[in-house]
Parts: sequence; C-alpha cells; structure tokens
Amino acid sequence: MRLSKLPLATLRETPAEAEIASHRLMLRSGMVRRLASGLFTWMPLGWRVARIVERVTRQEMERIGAHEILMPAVHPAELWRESGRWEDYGDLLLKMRDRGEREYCFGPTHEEVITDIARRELRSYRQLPVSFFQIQTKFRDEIRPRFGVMRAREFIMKDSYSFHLGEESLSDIYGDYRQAYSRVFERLGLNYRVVQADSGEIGGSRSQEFHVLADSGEDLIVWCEGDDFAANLELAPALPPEGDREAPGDAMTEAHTPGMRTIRQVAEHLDQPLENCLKTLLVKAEGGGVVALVLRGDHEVNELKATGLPEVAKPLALANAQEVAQAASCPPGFVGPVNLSVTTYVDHAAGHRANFACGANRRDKHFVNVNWGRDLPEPECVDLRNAVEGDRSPGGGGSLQIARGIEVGHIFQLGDKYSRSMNAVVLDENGAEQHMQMGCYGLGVTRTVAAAIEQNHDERGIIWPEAMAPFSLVIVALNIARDEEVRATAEQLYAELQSQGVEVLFDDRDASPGVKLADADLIGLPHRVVVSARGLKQGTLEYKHRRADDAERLSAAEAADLLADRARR
RNA sequence: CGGGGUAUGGCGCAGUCUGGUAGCGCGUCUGCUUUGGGAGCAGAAGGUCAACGGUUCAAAUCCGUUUACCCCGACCA
Repeated sequence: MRLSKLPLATLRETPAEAEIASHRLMLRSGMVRRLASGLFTWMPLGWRVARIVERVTRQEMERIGAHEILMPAVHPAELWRESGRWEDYGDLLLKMRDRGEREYCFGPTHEEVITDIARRELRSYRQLPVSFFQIQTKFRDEIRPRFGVMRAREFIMKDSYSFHLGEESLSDIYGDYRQAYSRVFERLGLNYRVVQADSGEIGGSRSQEFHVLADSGEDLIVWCEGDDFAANLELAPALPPEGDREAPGDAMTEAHTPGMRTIRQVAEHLDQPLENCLKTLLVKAEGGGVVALVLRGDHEVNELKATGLPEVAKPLALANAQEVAQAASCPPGFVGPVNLSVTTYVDHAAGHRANFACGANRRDKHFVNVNWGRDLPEPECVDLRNAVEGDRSPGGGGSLQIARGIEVGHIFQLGDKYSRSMNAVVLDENGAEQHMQMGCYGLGVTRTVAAAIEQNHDERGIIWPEAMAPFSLVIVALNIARDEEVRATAEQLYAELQSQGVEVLFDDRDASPGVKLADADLIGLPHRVVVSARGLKQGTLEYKHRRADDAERLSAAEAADLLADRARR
C-alpha cells in the first residue's frame, strides 16, 4: 500500500475526548473516528487490524469444528419475552418498533436466536454435539460508553454456541474452546491470563475469562505462578492466616478519637498499624435491618462473597446513618463488634488479630487492646475480603500475584437455562425428549484491538505485535520527490518485498523526514526500513525494529531478501 | 440515573467576567526555498461562535430553554 494513496490523517494533537492510551493512539493514527457516543467508524488502517483478529479467530474456531453462520442483528421481541430477558436484560437492550408497531431489539447477544435455531433444526442426539459461531456487530446501550472502542455501544464480537446431550459432552467442548481461545491470543502475541470468573446473570455453572494484561484494565485478576490457580479478584478465595493467634495482652480500654471516621485516621491517631485496626461495616440485610461485616483496616470487602452470606441484601449496600444509629447507637465510623447485637460476620484475617483496635459504638470513641474470646465472644469467621498480593494461593503453589486486565473473552457452560425456558429438546437413544445442554463463548474482536494497543505502546505511538500489525513493514523513503536514486531504490524494494509476500506500507509521500519518521513510530509497524541519500552513498539501507533502540545498516543489494525473511508472516 | 464539566473553521485552544468588525497554533490549498526526527517565507480557502427563544441600537459575550459530548460514581455475558 502506498501511503500517498491512503487517505490517512494522523493527528499531531490528541482530540480532547480521549483519556486512555489506546483511544488516543487510535484517533491519532487514524484507525477509528467517532460518530456519536460509543459509535465508531473503523478507518482503513484500523479495519485491517480488526480483520486480522477476525481471521485468526475464525481459523481457530474452524479448527475445533465450529460452523460459521450469520444471525440477524435485529431480533423480534417475542423471542426475548420467551426467555424472560426482554425485561431482565434491562436498559442495555436497545428496543425499537417497525412500521407495524411490532417490537424488536438490536441483539446484544444471541442465545435466544441460536436456541430458536437449535430447537427447529436439531431433533436427535445423533446430531450432537454441534457448535456454531458468528462474527458480527452487537449493540449494547451502555450507561456510560468510554475508552473509545474498548467500551463502545456498537462493537464486533465473535460469539459461539454449543449444544449437547449431557454435561460431559458440554465439558469436553468447553475445554476445546478454552484451548482455541488460548491459541487465538497466543497467536496474536498478547500477554494474557485465563481466570475463573463469575457466571453472573447469564447463569450456568462454570465460566472463565480471558484477560489481556494492561495497567489500564478495569478488572483485577489474581494468579499464582507456582500452581495453576487464576481467578478474577471477585472470585479469588482469601485463605485464613496460618499459625496461632497472638495471646491477649493488656486489658481493653477506651480511647478518645474525636471526629475520626475513617480507619486510616483512627490508625494514625492511635499509632496502630492499619492491619491491627478492625473496621465494622454495617450493610443492609434482606428484608430490613442490618448485618455487620468485620474486616482488617487494610482489607477490602468483596461484594460477591458478602452477598453470598445469609441475610445480606443483594446488591451489597451500606446502611444509612439512621440505620447505623439504630443498630449501634453511634454515627458511622465508630461502629465495632463489641456488644453489637446484630448478626456479625468476621473475616478470617480479622478473626486472627489479637490486641486490636475497633469502634466502641459510641461517638468519638474506639477500643484498644481488644481480644476475641476475652472482650467479646469468639467470632464466626468467613471469607469476606478481596485477596491481596502475597496471599497464599488456594492452589498451594505459593503466593498470589495481582494485575489489571482487560476482559477480551468469556466462556460459559450454560447448562439448560435457555433450552429449558425455550423448550429446546432432542430425542435421546431411548426416544425420550431431553433438554439440550448449552455452552456459549464470546470473544471481543474490536476490544482486542484496543487491548493490544493498551498493552503495547510507548510515548511515540503503537508497538504492534508482529501478528496484529496492519502491515508488517514500512518503507520510509526520505526526500523521495527530489532524489531519483532514493525513489528508484525504494520502488524496487517495495516491488520485491511485495512479490516475496510481505505486507508492505510504502511511505512515498513528499513530506519532511521528521513527519515521516514520527508517523512511522505512531502507526507502529514492527519493521521499518529507511531509504535515504545518505545511506545509499555507502550502499546501505537502515533497518530498525519498532521495539529496538538503535538502527542497523543493511547492504542495499541484500536488503530485500533479508527483510523478507524477517517480516514475512 | 446522581455529581462535575465542555460546546468558537478538520484538530488543539484564546476571546465570554466588563456586549461594539471572530482570533491564535496545527492541518489544508498555491508558489518559491528547504530536507535524517513533526521546515522557512509569501499568499489563500475554510466559522449562521451547538440549537431555539429573549434582553439590547448592537449578543460568541447577558438571561431562559433544549441538545450533544466528556469526566467521576452507580451500572455492566
């Protein structure tokens, strides 16, 4: 591709709307343009990358025997009413009417449509297992689209659905998908992790997420190098501390802590380490009242774990000031487990503390030197907190690491949730009707493009992994308009590399060297070769990998073959 | 949906408080010069100042209404 023929507008300045690196760089390098909130046009350069992700994904789907189909983007309301999700899916579902006032939605996902296909087409267990996939535009009316294409309302997703007689078959195919997804991200050259995940609203028994590691990721993921444990933070168990609790020391006394409402203020004021100050959160209970959750001051409550406890209301909500006053007869900030007459759950780590500080259930007062079993009853300990870096791994292989990740794939064992609500059955070998087991598997194509940039960039621009780059090599011809030798050499190199199967971007624009070099860094192709009068005098071209600090000189005569070897993919 | 902010040429911004001929940088076009890290000079095109309504001799500027977009939060296969 000749850059002079590509209507590419790179921006020197970043549009004001862009916050994170991938969004900024995608706008600056001309990969995408925004149409409206959460809606983007994919320009030639960006679309080439999206197509690469599609291609790799399609190949891996075909390798595990999934069949590609294309379902409608617009779905009739009846189907969604049948599954119950016309209401349950909420405002994320974009609803519309046609001229006949019939109701439709723009598909945010396709369980309903595929289950309808399956119940019509599949009659016998002999046709199972079978799996279908499509690569298609989805629309979810997100409350707050952000981060460019990372959380757009309209986006491209590869979604797959599998159908089975029996859970064993589902489990087998689920394993195939897990491998196929791993291969996709492996081939794309991304640093990723597969983690246990919450199956959430969609239901089902088992699910895993694929995360591309990046500091800007919205999710926290936890894993251990020494074993195969890996999970989304919301699911990661926090094990009880090892060893015996310290022995009680001095008697419990009351301390004056005027106006200290945060645990940090209290710890500082009492000159205690944060982990020795226990915080007591009062949260709303199912059907009124409150429940107390006690954690170490340096630990965070885990919503999924907390709402899993009996009595605790879902979603997790802190009690208001009035409810706090009623339960503990003090303002928020001074609540403690001593003589507290509501149901109290204590996190394992908090239950392991001795001689700790906590709220005294009186305004401006905290207790110090408090001990379980002495000043208050032995606690009922449960796992309540988010795991933290360095915790023991549940897999037993060492300590946990934590990193931020961007969710680019999610695979589920759905079971019979949809086949039951929509009555999708086949006849088994005894001629009896059975609800099919289902799996569903999503991979965010456009989000993967953004995640790749998020993981691979520097202050100058994008650094594409070899496999994802829109072109693998750029020829930067300096002063091409004035120097015949440069033009001839560059043209010849361009032709040779193309004939050797390299995807080449040829910067043949009549622009200044600074502009061309800056654009090359911004666009971020892995291989760059500079053709200049200066080099040609010595019979050399200059080669540089986007990740390398320094350039190397290649003999002009041998350059084409050498570069073709490096850049062919 | 709650809170905060913004809207002026393709992009980034000033001008608004204190009403009086709409400006700067980048980009674009033409010409000449220049050419290894976003060149120089000369010239040019391009804006109903988000929309609607009001006040005024006069509104980008003051008042009102609306819309769009962004940020934080809640939300989120």
